[in-house]
Amino acid sequence: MKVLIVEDDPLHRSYLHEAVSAALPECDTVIEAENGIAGERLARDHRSAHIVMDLQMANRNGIEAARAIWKERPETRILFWSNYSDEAYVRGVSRIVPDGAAYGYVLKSASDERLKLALRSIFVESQCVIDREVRGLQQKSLSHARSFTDSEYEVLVDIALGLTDRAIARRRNLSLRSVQNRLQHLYDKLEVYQTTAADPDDSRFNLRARAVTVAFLRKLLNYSALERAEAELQDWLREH
Amino acid sequence: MKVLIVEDDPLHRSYLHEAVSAALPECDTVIEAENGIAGERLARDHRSAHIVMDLQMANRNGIEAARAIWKERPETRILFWSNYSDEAYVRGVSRIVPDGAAYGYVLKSASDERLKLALRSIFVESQCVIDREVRGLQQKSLSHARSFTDSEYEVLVDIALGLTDRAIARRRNLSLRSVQNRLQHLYDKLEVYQTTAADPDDSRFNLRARAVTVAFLRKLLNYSALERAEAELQDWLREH
DNA sequence: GTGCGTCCTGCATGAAACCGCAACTCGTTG
DNA sequence: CAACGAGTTGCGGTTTCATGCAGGACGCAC
Repeated sequence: MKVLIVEDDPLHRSYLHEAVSAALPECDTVIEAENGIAGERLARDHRSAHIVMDLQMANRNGIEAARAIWKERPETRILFWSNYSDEAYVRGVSRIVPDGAAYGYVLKSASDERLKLALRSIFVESQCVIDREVRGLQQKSLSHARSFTDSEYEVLVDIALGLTDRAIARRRNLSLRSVQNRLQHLYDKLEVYQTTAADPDDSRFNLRARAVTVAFLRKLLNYSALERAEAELQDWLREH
Repeated sequence: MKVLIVEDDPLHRSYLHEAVSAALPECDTVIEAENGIAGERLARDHRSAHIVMDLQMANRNGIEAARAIWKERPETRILFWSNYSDEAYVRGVSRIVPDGAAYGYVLKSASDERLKLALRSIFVESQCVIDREVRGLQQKSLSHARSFTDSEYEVLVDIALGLTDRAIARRRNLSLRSVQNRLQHLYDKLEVYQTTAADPDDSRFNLRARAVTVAFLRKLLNYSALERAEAELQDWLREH
């Protein structure tokens, strides 16, 4: 068995290397990449079917890389190993997992034991292993109450990118009013209001901007999600 | 000599521990904290005058912790050890360094050698050591051209928080028009325009929101800066 | 089918935001 | 002192946002 490690922090990389060797005696080769681009290339060259991937990397993040890799070979098994359980990451990963693929999501704060178990479960047993904390988010994200529908998340991203209502309408093939409707729902769910409860007369918040801030603070959005969305936006702009 | 290490990642923490022991034979005690709060407490209890501090920590980030520590004992020497050289961090650190304090800013990507040199320079020689990459940012941030004045940065933060022009005016004791003026300057410097160069007729961007996005993408803002700004805002809101 | 809920859409209005024009205040420089 | 530049402020006009009201389309359950 060959395992590819994609991780930009050298300390974490060597820790992973050791963990992989210890957990998987059947693994004879460990390859390392220090960013998403190199990871994609190595995955292609070596046809590696077993990958441990960091999410947050400077050059090209783990979600991008995983998407590209799964596009070529959907049966690839990927264990995401991340510092954070931001909803933005969880959403990002869920969005790209191919049907029936075996994958995992383990936090870096997990114990050695947990990491090794996850490695064996995914790479040997083809089981999905999702950290319980992440799992919680996923389910909250599915359950109807208090969560965001895809369309609400979509407008959230669009206003975060700085698009006008009109531009969003064109991009998503909607009427202006529908876009504004979705924004209403978004504001409701994020619980942003123009005025404070204390003094309903002075409006303090620009809802559109405030919604983005709140989403950031709640980790519905993060830098890497923004980066991805911006890249997609630029593509769309080119096509007009 | 006693050294306090404040760092949330266990791997990095033990790496630092070793580096400190190797670089500073005169150091007899190394204390560790895994977040900003514990760090502050230990700094107070042990009166530690030598601290190595991570910036990005979940519970309370390094800038907050450093500010609190320096407030009590401005002669404390702090070496910031960070993954990133975001302008938001650099600005945040510069803002809180007491006059004449010895401090340092070293990136985690620096070599062992560089880290050890920095440790000795700051803790033994009381020299300031700033990573050259960070230094570049600092100077760009001071040089007039292409950079942001404090007042422009201030409005940037305010719109990022989602305040209305009127609210910003009240908060900063300005007229509405002045706030809008600063916003104009901000938009100019961030090079955000409503329309694309290609087709000046269709306006696509909400300048206010777009400015925030661009600032994020350029790392003028980041999560921790937002978090800090939000806390200050909440304080101000309470006082009205 | 009828009724209900959810989503899309048009029209309309008051409040913000964007921005050009112009006057006024300072501190710096010649 | 006069000239200049940078930053503030007021006025006014146009555009975009936020949001209530209401009519229509679609799917699901009874």
